[in-house]
Amino acid sequence: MQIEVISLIGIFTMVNNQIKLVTTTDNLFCIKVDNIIEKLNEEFINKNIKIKKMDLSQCYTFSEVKNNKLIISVMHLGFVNYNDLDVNNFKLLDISVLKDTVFYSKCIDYLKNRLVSCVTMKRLYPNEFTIPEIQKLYENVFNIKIDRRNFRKRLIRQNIIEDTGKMSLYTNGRPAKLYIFKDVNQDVSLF
Amino acid sequence: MQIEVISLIGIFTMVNNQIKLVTTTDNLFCIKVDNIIEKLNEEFINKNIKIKKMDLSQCYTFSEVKNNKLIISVMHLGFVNYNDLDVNNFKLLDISVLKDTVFYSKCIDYLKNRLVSCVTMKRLYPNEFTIPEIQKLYENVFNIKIDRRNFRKRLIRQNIIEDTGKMSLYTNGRPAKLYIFKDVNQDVSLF
DNA sequence: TCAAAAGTGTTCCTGATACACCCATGG
DNA sequence: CCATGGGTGTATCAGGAACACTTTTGA
Repeated sequence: MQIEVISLIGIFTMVNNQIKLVTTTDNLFCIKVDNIIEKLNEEFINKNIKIKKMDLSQCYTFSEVKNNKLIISVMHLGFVNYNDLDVNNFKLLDISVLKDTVFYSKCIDYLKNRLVSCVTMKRLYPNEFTIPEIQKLYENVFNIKIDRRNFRKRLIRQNIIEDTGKMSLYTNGRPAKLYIFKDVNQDVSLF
Repeated sequence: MQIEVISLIGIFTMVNNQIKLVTTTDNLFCIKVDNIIEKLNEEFINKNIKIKKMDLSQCYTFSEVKNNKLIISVMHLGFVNYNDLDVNNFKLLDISVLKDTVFYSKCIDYLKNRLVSCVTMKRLYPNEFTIPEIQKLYENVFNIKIDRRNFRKRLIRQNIIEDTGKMSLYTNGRPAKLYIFKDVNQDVSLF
């Protein structure tokens, strides 16, 4: 049977507290593999996404037979900051576009694992954010309800966010304090 | 460049509280891939290891160029109970034989993750065991010291082991109680 | 009778959970 | 002035860590 190896790259970003898939088609990026996969991926990122500090994590390798051809797909996923992205070049799609693919559950696992990492979060929120913002993000991704006061306490106790003294604007109720993520050496789980 | 896809299978077992790699060579099992990988793996297990209930976990996919050929290796790992194994057919090697390979660190991660799962442990210890045995296993794998009394308390609190009323024989000091793992529906982390 | 290894119980402390209450904004 | 959402503080409880003491064996 003829074999084809493909590298799949999924890149996620955050816009308005919504996780989006960065793509040009309606799916992950696909690269025909004819060399070391990590090398091809790096070249692809440099050429098409033009972003430094893009660390991809290998998530899963799928194999399927299609048209009498064996297709091996190695999937890598990563995060970018929205502001580093040349938005005109890409579509930003809801992850639900992957819902009917075999990739979906692995992507969700990846998001759940990575969104609690303070390194990832600092990349997604390089500037000011409010604690309720982060809380809502987690409530969406994990599909749970979290107590506002306990969430705040836990986040602050980790000692990785810093009060800027500023307040959020244009809110419904009371404005929220604006925080920024500190620079950290080691990764800390926020949740 | 010519491409070759290989399925690597690593099978671990426990003999005398020592984790061993089950193999016929001095390395993981290697299968040339010409079909769906999961299917090939299952066939291989049925034919060569002859063990039911062998669930392999996909751990990593390596790519390398060798003799001007691109080699993609998809690694799956799993556990078997020593008594289910026809020992004459296999070598049982220390994991350190993999120390100089790229597979090693992924194998160690796998062991660390799986040895705290009560489902895995019930497979490795289907019969009687003592709590100090399990403790020593963990101390070796994680390379840490654990307080005997706290370890016991935690293990018992999980409610997944059962006192058999029997005692261990031929010990140095005081004999240890013999326990068995209960049948459990959901997986519980023992540590 | 002593060393070695197991088993039992206690204390202390941190972190998770569940709340009641107050504050700042827009309408 | 009130609804909405954000911020502060307190009480309670479970689980982890540290540790003193006792028990059972073999030598």
